[in-house]
Amino acid sequence: MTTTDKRLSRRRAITAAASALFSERGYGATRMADVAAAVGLQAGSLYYHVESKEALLAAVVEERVGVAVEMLEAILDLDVDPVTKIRRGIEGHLVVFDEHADIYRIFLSERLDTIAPDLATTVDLRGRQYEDLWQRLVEEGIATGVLRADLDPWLTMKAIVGLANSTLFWFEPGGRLSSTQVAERFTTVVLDGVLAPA
Amino acid sequence: MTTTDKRLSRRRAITAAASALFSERGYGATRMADVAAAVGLQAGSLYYHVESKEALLAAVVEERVGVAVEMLEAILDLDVDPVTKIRRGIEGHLVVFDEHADIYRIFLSERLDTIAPDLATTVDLRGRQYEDLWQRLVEEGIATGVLRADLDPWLTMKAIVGLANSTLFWFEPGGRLSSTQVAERFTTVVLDGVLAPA
Amino acid sequence: MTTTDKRLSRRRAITAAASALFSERGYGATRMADVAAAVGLQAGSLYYHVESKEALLAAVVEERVGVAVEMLEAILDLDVDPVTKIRRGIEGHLVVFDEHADIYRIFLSERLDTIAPDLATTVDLRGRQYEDLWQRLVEEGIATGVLRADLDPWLTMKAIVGLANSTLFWFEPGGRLSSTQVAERFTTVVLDGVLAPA
Amino acid sequence: MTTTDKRLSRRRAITAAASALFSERGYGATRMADVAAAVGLQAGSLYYHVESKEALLAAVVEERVGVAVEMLEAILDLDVDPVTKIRRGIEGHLVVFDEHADIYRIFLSERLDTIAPDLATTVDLRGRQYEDLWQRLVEEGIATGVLRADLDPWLTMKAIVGLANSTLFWFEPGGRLSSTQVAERFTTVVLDGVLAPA
DNA sequence: TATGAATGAGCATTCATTCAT
DNA sequence: AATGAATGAATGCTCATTCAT
Repeated sequence: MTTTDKRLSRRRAITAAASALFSERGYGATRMADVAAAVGLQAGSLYYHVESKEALLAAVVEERVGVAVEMLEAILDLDVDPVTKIRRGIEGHLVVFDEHADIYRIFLSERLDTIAPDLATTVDLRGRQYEDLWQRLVEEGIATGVLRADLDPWLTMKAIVGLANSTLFWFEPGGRLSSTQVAERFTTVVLDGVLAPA
Repeated sequence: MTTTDKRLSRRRAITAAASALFSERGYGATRMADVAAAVGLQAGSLYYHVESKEALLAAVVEERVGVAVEMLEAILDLDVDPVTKIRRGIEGHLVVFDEHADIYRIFLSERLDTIAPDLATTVDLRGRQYEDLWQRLVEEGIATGVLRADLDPWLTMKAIVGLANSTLFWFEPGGRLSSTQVAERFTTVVLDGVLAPA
Repeated sequence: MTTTDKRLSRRRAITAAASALFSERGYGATRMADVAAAVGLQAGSLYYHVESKEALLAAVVEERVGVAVEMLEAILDLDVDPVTKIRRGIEGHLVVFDEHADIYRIFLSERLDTIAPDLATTVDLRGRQYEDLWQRLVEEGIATGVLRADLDPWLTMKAIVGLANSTLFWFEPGGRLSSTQVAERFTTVVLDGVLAPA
Repeated sequence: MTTTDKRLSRRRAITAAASALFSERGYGATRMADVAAAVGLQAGSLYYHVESKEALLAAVVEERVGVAVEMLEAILDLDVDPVTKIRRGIEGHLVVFDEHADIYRIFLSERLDTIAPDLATTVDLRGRQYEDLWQRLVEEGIATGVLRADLDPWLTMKAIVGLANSTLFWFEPGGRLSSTQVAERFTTVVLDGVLAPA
């Protein structure tokens, strides 16, 4: 392992620890000393790897901010019908959450604009990209006739994304249902509704 | 206006200001001086009306913690079919959010257990009560045959509540859609799904 | 009762309350609100009767600062032998303490010079007067030949006064021994010592 | 000097400074900034070495709380007659006061139970131990016949300890009399009394 | 006189950050 | 690279005191 590698792995350990702690306790309640302790360092030593607490948050965020967008872009590029894309999109959403719960919890819970306006802008941008993709998908569904014509595409997107996001508050990996199973059933609700067929 | 009235109105002004600030900036980022300034006082003067910052949060929270539960209880007591109750319940949820956005934003965003464990317990309890009511409603719907028999009542409840909660992150009063309109369309999604009828 | 009388009795009640509280909890730990509450008033109302907390302490102190000196002066003026005067002096000391424990506890425990230099000067002066009287008494005893000739008058005075003062830390009225009984036995120790006669 | 040594010496400097300041001005009147300044630090820096102001007081107190008891225990263990033990005990008392005046002044002047109940308990316990030792010594003297049989052991102990304690209020090292000289003469008063022999 | 309400100075404590070693 | 030590700004809270009513 080269010197650079060591440096990198140390840095990765730090952002990982920070990610977990920011997610668990919140950015404000996490002290640099906590992050340091989590990787076996003293608070001061952190500053050889990170410029500031804010920069640490930025590093954490930027590391993963694009995951969901990339996932959804890949699905939109598939050569399948819109309904399948929706199905896959919701599943992807929950899988991404499952794998990167820390970061997405930070996105949703932290008041980034108070902490670091620039970062908030970046995140907002990505969020909007993500929503745009979903909205496009809904519009495609409506255009193709597989989704109801009377749908408000934007609001429908908000419903789908909001529903998927809400799992962040309660989903526990290793519980009764896997993220895939939750995705499947939530997809059913969204696609077919809960009413018994007439 | 009696002396007591003055006192009360002052106190109400303070909790209102705190509610707004806690909601906007977060509990941690709100200084007592901010709250004081919002009602035209010095920081120290607040303590004539409130015992501590934590007590202020508690006051804010306890003032409204029961609203949603009471609303839903009233609806469950109505002599109407389950579907109507669901429709009314979602509408009620969004109206309550619209009227008490501050507090519910605090419930969802603030790590209450870090700040005040007792308060967190109270809020959790209310949250569970609320979810229990919704779950009962879903079960009633299934039992009556108006909702699909293959639904997982708990997960369905999570879907409904999660969908409704998600509006907290984007709904703006006075925007294109009223909370009632959003409720109506979200209800349609939940009940009928988004697929075009076959 | 005239208006002036009322005023005076109110003021006396306040100094009495302050005296007790300053003695019990200490000057620093006693809040004006405590004093006020003890006489059924609000903190602010105290300022119609007392200029400041410091002035209140001064009032408390000045009210009684001379008691011990006067007591001892009266004894010195008696036409009795020095030993009897010593006996009566110690008894008087303990009786004064018993009756005005509050104030003397303040004299002994409070760092008056930190709080109010002027007051400290007054109290010091009185203390020195008191010690001077005792020292004169000891000298009289030595001169008369009833006290040992090899005594250091000043140090002997310090011993007598110190011994008497020390009761302030433990004597409880209504206990096994009355202040007079304690005085009697302490006097015996001072006069005859504790050794068994040879 | 090792790192640990430096840390320790710094900590000792802090407790020493605190000891002096608490003793001089009183605990309440001493600000953490004062203690810090006394060792050339900023107030905040103190917290790298000490947990809190209260903990600082505890450190100061616990560092020395046992000195007097140990001194007296050592004397009681000597194979000498009770009178010599009393003589040595009083001398030891004054020497300990001379060397640790700060702490014993704190014990006597500070209302520890108001500040830190636990600490007060510890100190009380030690005080009672000390008094018990003295009382045992007096009882030994009475039993051996060297002290008068009519003495009340407890009260006699109170007299001896009270007399010795009283020096704390006036004794100044480097003055006309050394602590040993004061001890010697106080001992004479206690043992033989001040009356001229008949 | 008495009160309710407000003030403002003072203080302990926390924590991100710096820096000599 | 890492550490121990220190900094200093920030902030919640207390309390004597003031004053309009």
